[in-house]
Amino acid sequence: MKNIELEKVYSPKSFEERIYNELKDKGYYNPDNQRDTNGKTFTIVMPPPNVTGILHMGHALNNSLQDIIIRYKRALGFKALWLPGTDHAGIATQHVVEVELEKEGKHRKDMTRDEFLKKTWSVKDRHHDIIKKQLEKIASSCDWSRERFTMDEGLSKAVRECFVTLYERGLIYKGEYLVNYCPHCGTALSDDEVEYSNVDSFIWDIRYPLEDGSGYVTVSTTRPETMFGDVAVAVNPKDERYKNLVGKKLILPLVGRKIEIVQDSFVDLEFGTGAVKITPAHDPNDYACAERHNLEKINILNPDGTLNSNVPKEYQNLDVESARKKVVEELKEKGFLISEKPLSHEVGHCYRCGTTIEPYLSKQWFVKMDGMAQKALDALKKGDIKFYPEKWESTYIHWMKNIRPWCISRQLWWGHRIPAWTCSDCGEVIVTREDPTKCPYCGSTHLKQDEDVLDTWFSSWLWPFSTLGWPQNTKDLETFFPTNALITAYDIIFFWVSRMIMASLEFRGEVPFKDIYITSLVRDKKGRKMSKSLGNGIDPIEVVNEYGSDAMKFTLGFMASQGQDIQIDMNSFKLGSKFCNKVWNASRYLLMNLDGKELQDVSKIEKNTWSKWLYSRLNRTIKVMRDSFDSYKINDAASAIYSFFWNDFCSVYIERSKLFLESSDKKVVNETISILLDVLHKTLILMNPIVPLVTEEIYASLPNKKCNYLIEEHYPEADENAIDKSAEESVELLEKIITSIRSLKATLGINEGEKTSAIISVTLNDSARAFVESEKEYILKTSYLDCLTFKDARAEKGYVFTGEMGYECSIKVPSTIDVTERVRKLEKQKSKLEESLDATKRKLSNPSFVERASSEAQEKERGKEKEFEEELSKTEAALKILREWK
RNA sequence: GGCGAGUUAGCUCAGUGGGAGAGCUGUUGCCUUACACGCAACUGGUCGGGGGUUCAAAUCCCUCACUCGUCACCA
Repeated sequence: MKNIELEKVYSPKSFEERIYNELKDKGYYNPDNQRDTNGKTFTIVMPPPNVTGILHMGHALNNSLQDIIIRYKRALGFKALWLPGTDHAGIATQHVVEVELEKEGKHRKDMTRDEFLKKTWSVKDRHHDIIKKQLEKIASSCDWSRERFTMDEGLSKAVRECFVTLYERGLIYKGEYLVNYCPHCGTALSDDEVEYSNVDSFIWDIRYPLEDGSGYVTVSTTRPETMFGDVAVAVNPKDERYKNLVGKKLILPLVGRKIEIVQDSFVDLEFGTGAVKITPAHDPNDYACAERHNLEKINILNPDGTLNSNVPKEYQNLDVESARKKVVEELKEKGFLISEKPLSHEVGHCYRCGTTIEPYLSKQWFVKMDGMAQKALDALKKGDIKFYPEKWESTYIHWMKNIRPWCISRQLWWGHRIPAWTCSDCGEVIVTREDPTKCPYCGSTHLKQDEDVLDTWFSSWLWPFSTLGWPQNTKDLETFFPTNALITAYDIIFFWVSRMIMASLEFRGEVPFKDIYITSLVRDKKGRKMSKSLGNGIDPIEVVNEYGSDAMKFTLGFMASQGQDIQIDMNSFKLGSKFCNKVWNASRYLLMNLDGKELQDVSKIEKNTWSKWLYSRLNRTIKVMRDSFDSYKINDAASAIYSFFWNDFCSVYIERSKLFLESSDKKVVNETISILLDVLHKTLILMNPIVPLVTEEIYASLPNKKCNYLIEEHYPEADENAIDKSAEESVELLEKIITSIRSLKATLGINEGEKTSAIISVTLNDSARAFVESEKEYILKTSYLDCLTFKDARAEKGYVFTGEMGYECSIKVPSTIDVTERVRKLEKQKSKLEESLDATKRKLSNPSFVERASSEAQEKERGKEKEFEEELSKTEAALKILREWK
């Protein structure tokens, strides 16, 4: 073989983009082209990022984990599809466009709907290119040929089919309800889109006079401006204070309207005055109360959040804040206000723009969810779906059991327009798969389509099958559905995961995926969620520019333990970077040592203890990695390969192999390089899912590669027969001896490189001793000794020794050397041993232990006792010698 | 307030009934011809507090404290 030169420095910039694109262009990410298949499919649909969003660390984590899993499954021979796409994100995208318009001094309302949509599509296209480039930059091996967008033609058809079917099944209806309304965005929001946060405000006590002039009732409120919509005051039926007032009427201050006093048990006796003003159109509780008591609902707000014509003239068109001030002023002036106390309470805000949410009475479209939720609960009970980690099951169950109707209409322009028409002549509502041209009831052509669009989640809840072609019965749908795994963060279990399961059960009669891997959230080093407003986000693209996508993927995989949020900063990514660098350099070293050597068939080589040990460790690692990936414990897989590659392969085997490679025996040299290359080849495949690009780049230079690209290689199988405990023990013993000598020299203040002589006595069994004695040259080299003898170590004068179970090492030192540090260390060791021995002895002499502990435990304990005693006596002997040193 | 999770080395986290672990950081010494993103040796821990179960608890149970998440409420 000839030497192969890798670049001297590991620089991901020089190959990552090239390799990613090359494999993409050659179609390796498309399952249709996959050669190594076991006939089964493995599908992941990518949670579609908002098309106008910027890729943040959460996406990077999510997509890295999906990439790792899909690459692993691909290597196992599954026909692996990772389907990418983006979400039209109704409110968010419309918001982005409106901000752009604002900069141009324009407003949405100044243009026609079509003009606005045209503009939005162009903004969408621009942003789509950005987010796609970002996903490519982090080397996502998804099949771009199948990329979808929630508003493309196929998916829009799916949405239409879904809406009409649910309508026909009686699950979609229009109703007047109190919805969460964002005055800024001008649209209703679902309950889940409202974010609560604490706001410092006041609570006001207001006096409502009795109609008969016999006094007044005091109510407490945080929203005095809504009093214009008051229709009653409620008290608890058990409340003795108000017993005799029931049935009487009150005069609403500032308005003069008469309102009733009603009894309702929802009123808390302890809170405030125990009397609550009822404003059905602007408070969910009051709404429910009004329903129970058949009270009128007076809406006092315009859609833009200002007060409407149901309030006194001087208040009309004021916004809520100003109206509140004015009401308080007037109440104070007229003597109705009793007190004003500061109060901090939770107020709902729009999750997009942060505006205070108004409960608002309006006509909206809803989906009945309880039936679907029950089926989704059953699916979990039957084991059709499984959460990783399991704890998220309870979250899922809780939400499903407390499900409410889903408000699906949004007063936006960007989105799927609701396929419902009203006939202007007969008033009938028409919901059909094709746009109607005339009214099927009266034949009129005066039809008007509903102005609203659907909630964005109404398209994404169909994602696992709409992306594969549903409602058409496509080949993809048949092949890849149901999908296998969903990998997403826990903050959208409600929004998305649960609804996808319901939709799939409703329309496909089966679950959309089996495994649900809920990833951690990424936080900053202070534990805060990364967000734009805090400015604490780390841009994944910057990470890739600085360290490379492999380094990022490895780091995230290494840190992503199940169920634990991960806290990172820019420095965290050094972990992955260092690992890649190590892999690069080890490979570079092996490839620069090929000259004149011949590649042997590894299966025919008779293995020595070292290579038995290496293959034993390798096969253990393969097993751990497979088990870990199979159960989505990616961090376990990452640490297993990290430890094997760095410690076992590089630090031990490669170091030892340097001597083998210097051998004059050509057979030894050829066999050694063959084993080195074989293990390198296997480890590159093993780690490929976590560091796909650097392994691919190195693979291209391997003289023993089997395919054109690493991505075509089959994942290694663990060979149980290669596990060799005896070889493992021998090598571990030898490594311990070397460490002991180095450590002894260090504590005596002898420089590592300073030569000295040593004596080793090994008291272990014959084969271990024979192995250690046969490794004399290696010990001399790695411990910097000039002379090594195997005999009883304690007999010699002028030697300091260290002893552990099974062996003792002594090294010769000049009498002038300072042994204080060594004495201190031994004393520490001695007291620790005494403690351990004591504990063990106590255990063994405890009658209960002897009586009840398993025989294995007792056996082990006796072994420990013997071990501790031996070590202790050696330590004491060593101390005695050192104390008599001078 | 309900539910859930967490509390292990300076930092980030593994470890689920039998001798406290990793990576990073830190200290000391090394540019030993693959790697200074390296090598070697080492420092560092009443496993949040208290109680219980057990022969044996970081690990199981109870309780308290703090942190986080989530749902609900807040007139």
